[in-house]
Amino acid sequence: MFDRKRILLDLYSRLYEAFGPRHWWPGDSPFEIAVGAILTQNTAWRNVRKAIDNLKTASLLSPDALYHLPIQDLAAVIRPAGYYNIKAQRLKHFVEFLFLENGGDLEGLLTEALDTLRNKLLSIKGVGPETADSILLYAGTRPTFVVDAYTRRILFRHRLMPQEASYDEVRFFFMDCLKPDVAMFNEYHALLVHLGHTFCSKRNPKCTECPARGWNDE
DNA sequence: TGCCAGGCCGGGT
DNA sequence: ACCCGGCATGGC
Repeated sequence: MFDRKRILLDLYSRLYEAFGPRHWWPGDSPFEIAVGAILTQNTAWRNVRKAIDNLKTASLLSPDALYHLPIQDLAAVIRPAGYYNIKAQRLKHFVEFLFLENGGDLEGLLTEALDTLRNKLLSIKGVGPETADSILLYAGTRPTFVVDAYTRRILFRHRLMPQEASYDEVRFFFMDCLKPDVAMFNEYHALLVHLGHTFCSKRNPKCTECPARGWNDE
């Protein structure tokens, strides 16, 4: 019998025992976390780190500062994160949304009802489902599950989801099986990313030495 | 050297 | 409703 809930809890235990707490998300404030969520779209975190350091050094890591900064200047500062022209636009869209919606107050906004807030975030051009869920979970400590490329690859390799499953299908798979626990959702996603970085990467298609290996395989 | 990284959008079928 | 090209830097 295919007990999905038990399988997901078992995977979580294995990852936690293997890797320990990940202490996510790296960031000092909700706004920094939200900016990081946009900058890390299809981009290695080490490059995002450089861009965020540049913003901090220039005292630009606030809604007000980014709102008033010319977009060309913003693009230049975040250059190490890649896609810098697109991402400068997306950050502008995000802070314009913050002022339009709640006077530039992200933290206040993050206390609104989860589903309507998620839809509001998704309406921002440049904020898709993963970015929205990352902001909600890691900046807002709200109980939503973040799905990314690693999550899908790991679930596919362990035969838990088909490769072509949609974002919402994978998200629902987790949220339907697990209690809405912010700390656990936080840790679970971070552990999946760590597994994706180490043993379940594209460069290691056989998942050699994977701590979850032989667990739900044939 | 080429491939990959914590996506998303817009235009074409 | 899908499919695909574009976006760009830095590390291995």
